[in-house]
Amino acid sequence: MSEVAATGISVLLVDDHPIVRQGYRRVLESQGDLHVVAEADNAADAYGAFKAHDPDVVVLDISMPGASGLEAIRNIRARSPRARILVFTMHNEAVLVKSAFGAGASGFVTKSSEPSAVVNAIRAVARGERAMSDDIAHILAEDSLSSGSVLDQLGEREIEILRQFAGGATTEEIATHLNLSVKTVQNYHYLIKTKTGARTDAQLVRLAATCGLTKI
Amino acid sequence: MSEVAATGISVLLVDDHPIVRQGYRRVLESQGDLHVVAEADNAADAYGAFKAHDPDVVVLDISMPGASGLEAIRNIRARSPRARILVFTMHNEAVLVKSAFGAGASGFVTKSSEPSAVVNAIRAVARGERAMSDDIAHILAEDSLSSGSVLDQLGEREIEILRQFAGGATTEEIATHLNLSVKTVQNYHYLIKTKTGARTDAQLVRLAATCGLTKI
DNA sequence: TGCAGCTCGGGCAAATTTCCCAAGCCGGAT
DNA sequence: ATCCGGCTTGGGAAATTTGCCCGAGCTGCA
Repeated sequence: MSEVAATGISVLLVDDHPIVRQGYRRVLESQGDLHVVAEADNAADAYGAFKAHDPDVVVLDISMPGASGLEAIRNIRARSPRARILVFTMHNEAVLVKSAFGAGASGFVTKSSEPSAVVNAIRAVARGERAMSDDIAHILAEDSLSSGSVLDQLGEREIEILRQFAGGATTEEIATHLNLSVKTVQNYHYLIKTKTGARTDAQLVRLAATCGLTKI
Repeated sequence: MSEVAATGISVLLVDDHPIVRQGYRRVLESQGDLHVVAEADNAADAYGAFKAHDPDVVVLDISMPGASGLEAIRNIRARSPRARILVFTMHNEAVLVKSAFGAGASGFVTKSSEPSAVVNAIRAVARGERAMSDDIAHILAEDSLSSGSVLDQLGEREIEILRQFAGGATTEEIATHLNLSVKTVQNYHYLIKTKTGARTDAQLVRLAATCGLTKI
């Protein structure tokens, strides 16, 4: 089955770019103990491939910040809790990293990492350990220093505006509700984004949701 | 306790504006059978007030589209399933109305309704019936005609773009992922909003979430 | 007293959104 | 066969919003 300790570590590659998969495959295969037993080019197929090949480690690229990558992780973990998933992506937002681990990932490595860091991470998660690249560690460390919850970075006004915004209110509506100028609300909006590190309004909304600021 | 059928209907008023509460109170009290036994000026205090006075009907103004009003409803209903809650607000989005009923509200009346419609709604929910003002009924009717799930209105591409957007991806990122021009994605974005009736990106995100398109 | 942080808003260039429109494609209806 | 309608893809132009930078008033704290 997957007790391939003697023969090495079997890997499922999930990435939407064939070229990238080729690169991965080459790097991994050159290690001797790592064997790419399957590939998938989208998150949706990931579980099928996983079930079919039962790899020791899934190396997954969530190219998009939010959804389907995380979904794939949850998908796999929900039905095969012993699955080890290493996320390998170019994104490095603390929120995303936490989400990934929260979804059940065992490791998180950025694309800017050394190949050696990647293969070590694969070996680590195969051993059941948690792994992450140095830059990710720094991001998380930085993040944990400055925040209990992300909300702690925000003032009252900011929180109120975030709540209303995430609740679906227009900038103008918020300005009216709070008796502020539209400009001020816009500035808060921007401030909140920079403070929380959200690059997108959508990320802001899910941030508010995960912090319990709004229910969905 | 709350078996006040002989003495009329006891009401808890929840609204953040004292003036508005005064107005409500005056209107309700003038009816003879309606008695305002308590008030709360925020969603958070609503449950405390409810528990303390056990009113027949809670009249609740969720001034903000999304969150804390719905939370209050769930809060009350979760611990006192026999509670009757009448939402009274200026918002009239179909999504919001459904959410309110989904959260456990018994009625939904807009601020533009006649006072008589409001008091009738209160009596109706007190009898255990469902109640809503005419405009709300129209909105919901309109909405139900055109939609099974909101997603049925959307094509594949639209759904995919909505998913990625709600997941936190930038317009440009989506364009890259799907190999489309930024312009096209922008147009889809706009189209999706008009089709779903979402006025705000945030509403779009929570729409995607409630439809199971994205997890949060 | 003085610094630091929150709140509030102006300014302005750059980017995005909002609508409206056009064209190709395809499937179903006539 | 043809036409209609809907999906997909994008251009164009006006209207808004964003991204940053700045200043001012206020409060609390050292």
